[in-house]
Amino acid sequence: MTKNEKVKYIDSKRLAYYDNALVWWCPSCRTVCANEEVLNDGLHEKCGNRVEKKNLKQWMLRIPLYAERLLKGIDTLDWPAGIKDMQRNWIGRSTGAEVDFEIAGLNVNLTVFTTRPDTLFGATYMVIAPEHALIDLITTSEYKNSVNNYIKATSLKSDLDRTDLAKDKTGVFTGRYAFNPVNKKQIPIWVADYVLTGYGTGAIMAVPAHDNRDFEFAQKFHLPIVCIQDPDVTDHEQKKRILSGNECWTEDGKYINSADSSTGINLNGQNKEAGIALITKWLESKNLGTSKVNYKIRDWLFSRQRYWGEPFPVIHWEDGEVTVMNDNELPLELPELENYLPGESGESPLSNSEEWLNITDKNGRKGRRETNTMPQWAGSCWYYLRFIDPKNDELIFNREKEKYWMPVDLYIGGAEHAVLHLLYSRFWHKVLFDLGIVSTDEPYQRLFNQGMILAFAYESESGSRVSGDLVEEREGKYFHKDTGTELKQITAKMSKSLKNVVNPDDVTSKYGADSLRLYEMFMGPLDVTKPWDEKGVKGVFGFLGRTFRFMSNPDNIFTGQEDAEILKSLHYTIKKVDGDIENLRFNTGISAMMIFINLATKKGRITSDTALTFTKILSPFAPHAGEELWQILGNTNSLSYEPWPDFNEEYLREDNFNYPVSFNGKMRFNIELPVSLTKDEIIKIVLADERAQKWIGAAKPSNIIVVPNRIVNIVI
RNA sequence: GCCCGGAUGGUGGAAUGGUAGACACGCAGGACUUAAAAUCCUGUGACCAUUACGGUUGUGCGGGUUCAAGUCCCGCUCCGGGUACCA
Repeated sequence: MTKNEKVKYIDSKRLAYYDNALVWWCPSCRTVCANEEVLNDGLHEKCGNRVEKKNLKQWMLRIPLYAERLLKGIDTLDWPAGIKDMQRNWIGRSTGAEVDFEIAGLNVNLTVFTTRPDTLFGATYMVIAPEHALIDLITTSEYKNSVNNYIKATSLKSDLDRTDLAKDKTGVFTGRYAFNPVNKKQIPIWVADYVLTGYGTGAIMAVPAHDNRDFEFAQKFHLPIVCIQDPDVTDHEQKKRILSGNECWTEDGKYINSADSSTGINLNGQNKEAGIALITKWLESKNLGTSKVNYKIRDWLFSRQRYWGEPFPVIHWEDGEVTVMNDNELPLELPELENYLPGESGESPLSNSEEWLNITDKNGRKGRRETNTMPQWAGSCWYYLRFIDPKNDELIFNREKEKYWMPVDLYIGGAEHAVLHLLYSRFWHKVLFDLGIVSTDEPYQRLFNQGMILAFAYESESGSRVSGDLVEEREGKYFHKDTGTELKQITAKMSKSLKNVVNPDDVTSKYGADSLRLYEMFMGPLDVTKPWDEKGVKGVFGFLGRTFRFMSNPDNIFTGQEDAEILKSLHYTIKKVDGDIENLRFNTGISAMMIFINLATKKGRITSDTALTFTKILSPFAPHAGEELWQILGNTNSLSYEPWPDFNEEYLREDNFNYPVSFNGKMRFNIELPVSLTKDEIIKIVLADERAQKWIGAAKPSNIIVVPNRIVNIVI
């Protein structure tokens, strides 16, 4: 091996490599970005502007090497199903086979990836991506012009156009044929941009009878369509259309037209599973193909043209060698700059600092530092590990501490990180695990997505949005201030253009931080998207006020024996809040506290023990009010060090249960009965009740269901 | 197109298959006040009654299972999110 070959080989095995790549470039941010950062409409996740493709030398991380591990690990996580699905889809595992097609007149094979090798008999043509490496070789001289023109036209299209025009397929013939390995038939090779260069081998076999895209293409360019699966339809006309290649059949069916005496293969009559197994075995035995797993996930573009970002400790030398700085030369720090903005050139602002940039080694060899910096994900990929031991200046963290704290028990964050931070950091963590640096295979055991808080916005009859400052409310209805037309209240994301942004500072100055906090928890379930409503803040503000006024008034607090009903309610509240905190159901916990305060207010007084206990359960929700009440109630220390109160089941025990009595499932009246009664006793008492007699009348109950401490249902 | 969620009063939302609408907002009426704000009390799904702690109906739509369905099953509709020539 030459030195260059060696470097190339080693680079091909590295997780990180430096290469020319067609990458996403955001002209507004003047930086490149990762696939994961491009939204589905071609906009940059960070700034919302359109991104374009650019060929640049960049750092890449081989996340696909971990695709299988990242996929398998998902099953072990206690994460929302939606996020798990999104990661699975992004990784995009599909199983199939790579099949070699011999190109006529050339001593070269064209390899395709297919998930359905069993449909080889239906492959009537092939398509390669315009960027395919063999395109020049394959194209015959007669077709050079049209193919070159097509390649040029495609390259001018932005990626967005390429997918936008998805409905109307384009393509040209290369003039070349390949042999279908199952029947040795010659099939034409086409170029079309509906085949993508980055997935599989960048070439496909087309089975137009059973694939919509291929069907559409074959119809447009009059390519043969051979049906090889017996369609399971009752409509005779439809069946005829499918069998004659005039309609696409994408469901499964028993094979037909799938045998060839020269190759000796016969799939006819088999089902899909058997067919795939048979053909794969045959392909492998003839050395024509292998089973293969493919992933959608691509290498992760890991450099940006920003000033703020970790610099790569890498030097590019004048002789072409690229070296990594020694450990004792680290950390590499960013230089002070006059101008921090990226230039037009596509190079990072670090290239402006001559002093920092240029370097000479002890042999006088000149070098240049890497000017790209790492993306923000670099920090978020391991911050949770550093948090374990942030002041350690010897090691990333102390191993014992890492063992104690990891994995993260509960991670609360937004769903927008599904295939960004949450995928990236899992990848880093697995690499660190393989290196023996961390002790767990996964970083975040339980993930919880909090819902987005929306705000009210206003919409006119025609559906156009009206800015919040142009709206006035009259008698519960909304009107346009200028035109006076009635508007519809809707909920929408907070945005500057809709002028519906709620500033937490304003809420805090008006109602206090406790109210803000409490309302956010009271609005509804944590994981649900819901609108901010200032009226709701008033509600919890009122609750805090009532609580504070009642508890801080010495006339309401006494020492002695607590009222039984209060005691029961207090212990019920402790139990409820306790469980609700554990399950992140803050809204119902707060509701329980409101019920307690309503009762206490009604009764007029509580013991100081009760007051102190209630203050403890209130304080995680309203820490300011909690702390202040704690001191008003006579303490000098801080409430934050108090242990969480226990509830006592004794106080929760009921002697009676108020049975709902139903007739045919319809609740008619309640009857309070001791919990100690047997079913028969209950039935006896209920039937004797005159209200029951009213509903039964002359009829005779055919069945009576008694569920202890729950319900009585009389079936007539 | 495909994959996930979701749909309950005027509003946000409660409800281990067992009393639908807890709690809160809003609204209505009342108390306090010269008045307002604040606070407190009462009522509040809809409909029919109002002689009654009265009846009917009701959890997006259509079916089903069950003594009993907002909850489970089947088939839809609409809304939100993700993803898409991935072979």
